[in-house]
Amino acid sequence: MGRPPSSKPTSFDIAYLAGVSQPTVSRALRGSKSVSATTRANIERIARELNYTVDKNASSLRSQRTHTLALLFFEDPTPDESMINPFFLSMLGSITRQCALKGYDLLISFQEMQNDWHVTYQDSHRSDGIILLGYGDYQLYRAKLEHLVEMDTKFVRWGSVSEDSIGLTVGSDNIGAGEQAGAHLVEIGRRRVAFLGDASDHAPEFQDRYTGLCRAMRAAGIEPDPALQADAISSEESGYAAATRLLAGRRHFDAVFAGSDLIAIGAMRAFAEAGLSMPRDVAIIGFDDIPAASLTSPTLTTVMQDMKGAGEMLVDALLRRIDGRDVERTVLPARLIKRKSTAV
Amino acid sequence: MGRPPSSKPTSFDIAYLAGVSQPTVSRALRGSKSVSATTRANIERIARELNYTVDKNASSLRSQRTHTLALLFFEDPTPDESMINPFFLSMLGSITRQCALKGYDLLISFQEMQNDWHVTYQDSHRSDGIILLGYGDYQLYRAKLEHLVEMDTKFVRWGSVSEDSIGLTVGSDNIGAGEQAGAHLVEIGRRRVAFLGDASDHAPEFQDRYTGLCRAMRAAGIEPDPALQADAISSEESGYAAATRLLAGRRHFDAVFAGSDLIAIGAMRAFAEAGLSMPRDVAIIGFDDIPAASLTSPTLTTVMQDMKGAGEMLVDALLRRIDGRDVERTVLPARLIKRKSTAV
DNA sequence: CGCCATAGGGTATACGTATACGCATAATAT
DNA sequence: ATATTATGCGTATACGTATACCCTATGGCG
Repeated sequence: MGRPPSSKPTSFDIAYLAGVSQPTVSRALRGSKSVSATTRANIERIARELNYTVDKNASSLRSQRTHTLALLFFEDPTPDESMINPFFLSMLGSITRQCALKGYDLLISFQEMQNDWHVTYQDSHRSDGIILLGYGDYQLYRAKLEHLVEMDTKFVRWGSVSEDSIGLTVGSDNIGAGEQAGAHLVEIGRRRVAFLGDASDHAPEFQDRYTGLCRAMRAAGIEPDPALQADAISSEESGYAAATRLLAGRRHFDAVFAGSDLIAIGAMRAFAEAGLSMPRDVAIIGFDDIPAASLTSPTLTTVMQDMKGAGEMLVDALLRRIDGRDVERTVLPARLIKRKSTAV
Repeated sequence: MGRPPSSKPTSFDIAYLAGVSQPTVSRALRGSKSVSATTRANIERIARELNYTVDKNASSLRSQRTHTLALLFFEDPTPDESMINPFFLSMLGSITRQCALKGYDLLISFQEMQNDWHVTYQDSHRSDGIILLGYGDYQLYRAKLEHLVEMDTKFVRWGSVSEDSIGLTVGSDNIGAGEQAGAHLVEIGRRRVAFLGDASDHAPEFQDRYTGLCRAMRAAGIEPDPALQADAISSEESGYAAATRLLAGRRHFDAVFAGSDLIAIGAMRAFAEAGLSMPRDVAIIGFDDIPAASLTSPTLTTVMQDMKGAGEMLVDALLRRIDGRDVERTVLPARLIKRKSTAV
């Protein structure tokens, strides 16, 4: 029963030194209760002395569990290679930390929409589950998600929770946040509020934010003007373009609610160039509270999402899903951060 | 020789259907030349039809190669959990893309300085090599790096290349960049240039930038005043604090070169509060060209590093190192981006 | 005092792939 | 025609762990 220790220690080496069999070492280190306290302590001591680590590949191969999650970013089809949406980057921090806390490794990848994620990450046993992040065209996304469900791939998605979600979704209370933004604008006396962002079912999150805005306005007795909505994806250029179109429309507006901070920043540039004063001529609210939001002039009122909670929820929900426990969709609160762009 | 196909296809299933042995399948799919073209084509076709993927764990276990790299961030000991240095985040993009290009997966983790990386990532066969990112106290770092070298852990590090580097280092030409910054400030007529950033050997990159600055000033016949250097780590708060100390020093200065954009942004806040006009009273240059640098008022002149090249070099150098080929240290060019904060 | 339950741990084996080795057959050389 | 070398592929096995199953000793119980 045994062979002498060699270079990189294996469970056999530990077993040899502890005078037990290899399976006992495995059991001891994995916390099985069918090993005596003294034996376990001895094994743990030896393992520590030898700097022994369980071989991840062997362990995963045998147990069919990788203890690894895959994080997939989907980017808007921007030709600019380097830019990542700062909002998702800030989520990265909490996701990695939560993974570490739960003893999971994290694989990360940027994906094109067309690739076969389940094949790459689940079938090849690279990860136990997938976290999907990214604003993108939801209608393009949709078929992929259905495929994932069909393949019984374990995944969570960050997005709009209120829609008829496919798979497991975690997201902010976009409607409620939109209401807060709308109420604030009404409160400071604005009645002609524009919305910058795609409000169709291609972008359910923006749609929800717009819905919240409209709801708040109607609650104040104001009927939102559909002509004051301009499509935009979440980028500065797109925000600039949308604001420019809005200005060209020559329809009066005194406030703007942007689907994201990037859009808001682009719009502010357009307004500044048009000689508009903010917030006097036009008040602005963004969404995401990216670091840049406190650097614009005027500083940008925006909606802060619970990033820490988001990362934790995404990871926890996915792990529960992997364990076969049932998981309900989760909505996280969002909070309006008032800055100079709405200070009258 | 064979057994009928089952649920998730293995190389045995492919072999059965192709009428060959399992090893032949392995050889065919890995591109061994000792398998005929027709056999290979047949095997590839069947594999595609069955959506077969090589099991990562089994493959790694047998070959002792994971085709995975680990990316470790080291953070300054900031109690603020969520903030990641935006500069390193922007490098993330090019690293992931380069990894994907080379057929490597990427594990990501935020690390505390004290943990045993080599044990976690190399000895447990999670990855073939490690990429280290992070400004941090180099002297604390040092012992760890030496340990890694001793353990023959494969790693690359982003940092100052000019110091007596431990292990394999890739970095920007910090001295050259500092010279560019200094020359530009001299050119616009500034003679009393302060430096914000730790200039000791605890922060070799900042030290190099300062060295470059001094070199440029001396080249213009100006002797830099050591009293105009104030320590700071790369954060906005630290920059604010350093600028405040500088002001309290009551020693005249007409320009500031900050070790990083975050420091510069913090300093600008301090100067604005002190009623100084920028760039009239004080010109400012940052480092990194983070997205926020074009949003400050005035917009920030800064040094842009070659992020795309950086990611590629880090990955390529590490892969060469893993393959046992010898690698020379690499210095990447950096370029001064002139904006309003130095426009006179 | 015999019986059974339980604790503790050993034996055997599976996970799916990659590679050393050997053995045919075919191609080439002598 | 025989020796020689490729070519193409099968056989056997190793990678290091986890788990199903089995066995022994001990103690409790009637």
